[in-house]
Amino acid sequence: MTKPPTRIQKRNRAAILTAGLDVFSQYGFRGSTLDQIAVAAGLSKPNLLYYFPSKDAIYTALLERLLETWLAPLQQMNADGDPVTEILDYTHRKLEMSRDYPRESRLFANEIVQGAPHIADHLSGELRVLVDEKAAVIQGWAKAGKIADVDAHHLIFSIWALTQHYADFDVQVRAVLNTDDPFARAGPFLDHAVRSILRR
Amino acid sequence: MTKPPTRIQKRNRAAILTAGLDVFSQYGFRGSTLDQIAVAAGLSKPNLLYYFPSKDAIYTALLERLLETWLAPLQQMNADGDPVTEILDYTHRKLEMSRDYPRESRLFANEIVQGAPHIADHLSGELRVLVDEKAAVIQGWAKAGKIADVDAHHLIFSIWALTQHYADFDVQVRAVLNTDDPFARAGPFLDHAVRSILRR
DNA sequence: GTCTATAGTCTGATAGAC
DNA sequence: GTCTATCAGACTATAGAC
Repeated sequence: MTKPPTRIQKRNRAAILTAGLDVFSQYGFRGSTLDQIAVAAGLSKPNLLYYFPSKDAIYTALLERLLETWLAPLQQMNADGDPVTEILDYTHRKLEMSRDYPRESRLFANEIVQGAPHIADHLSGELRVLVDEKAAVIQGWAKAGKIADVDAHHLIFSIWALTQHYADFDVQVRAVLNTDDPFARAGPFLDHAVRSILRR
Repeated sequence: MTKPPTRIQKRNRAAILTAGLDVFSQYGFRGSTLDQIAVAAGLSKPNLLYYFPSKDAIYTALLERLLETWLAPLQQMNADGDPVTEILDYTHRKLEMSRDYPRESRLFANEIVQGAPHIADHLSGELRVLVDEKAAVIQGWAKAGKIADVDAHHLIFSIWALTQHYADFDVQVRAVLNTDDPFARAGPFLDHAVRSILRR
């Protein structure tokens, strides 16, 4: 029988998660310190650990919460819709997430580049199930001749790669382009790219 | 007047750099420890610091050395060659690097995702100059009608994203595919993808 | 060149007053 | 619920013997 959280508890837990997202997404799990998170959350270090039992708990809570947000765009892909439209809309949703939630993208990028020690189970579990399901849908479209005969899994990988690149490698993109809005031209380019890949 | 390195110096410096690549590519700069690197190199920690003055020096030496390796595939792109062939060959070279040098790819990925604190200058310097040069070549091909009228910079980004994804997000790709050789199908898919994007 | 020992600092986490 | 004080361990780096 856990008591319902008070307003102050809600506020502080939210502040910690926001601060954790800021710090962990920039420095990775091991590169981040409780001190940094505490300062960012406006709390003392012991007070931080009053709300979460450990550094790992904050990080895990963040990842778990983000996982559903991260899978949502793919879940929305509708098997009964128009194939090209569905895949393009998915691409657009993913690019929007890179633009609007770059910290979340980098949090996952850090985690996965370093071998996904905290979410390996989720990758071969929920993620794999979802991807297999949607890949089957895409494969069906391909077999029916509605789109080009592409490998559905690698098509999904390519959409991840193309869209997340703009969040995860943001500093590189900006350094090369010297622009303050890389997404302005990324959108039309990705639209052309995905359309081309799907064309029969 | 620095003396030439002895055989033992060469061997140990090389061992340290290899060990550093192993460790830094897996845990990032802050997540790695001198202990890990020393063990991997078969040296004691103080002995490690006899060859390199600091942890930072090992890391920086690795990045500097890798930068040229990393730029080479793009440098090879020949303005006088056949456009589609040149761009496809570049894609193949980049995919080969992801397959044969995944640690190097992840070392850069870690560095850039975390804001490129050690190589920011190189990104807006050498890298930017090279990309601008090659983008101009591609833009020329597009204007001449030899390939589709794509944004050359974003085409280059997309080739980076598509190929590096298989090295940097290797665990995710393997978790979803449950295969021991993701590159087998990645090659043909990327070939189709890039060909399609370039088709007029 | 390589080692043991250790200095000095940082970090995650806890104890206990208020 | 929040704080000060602090512990134990890990970390980078150095000193000095061999």
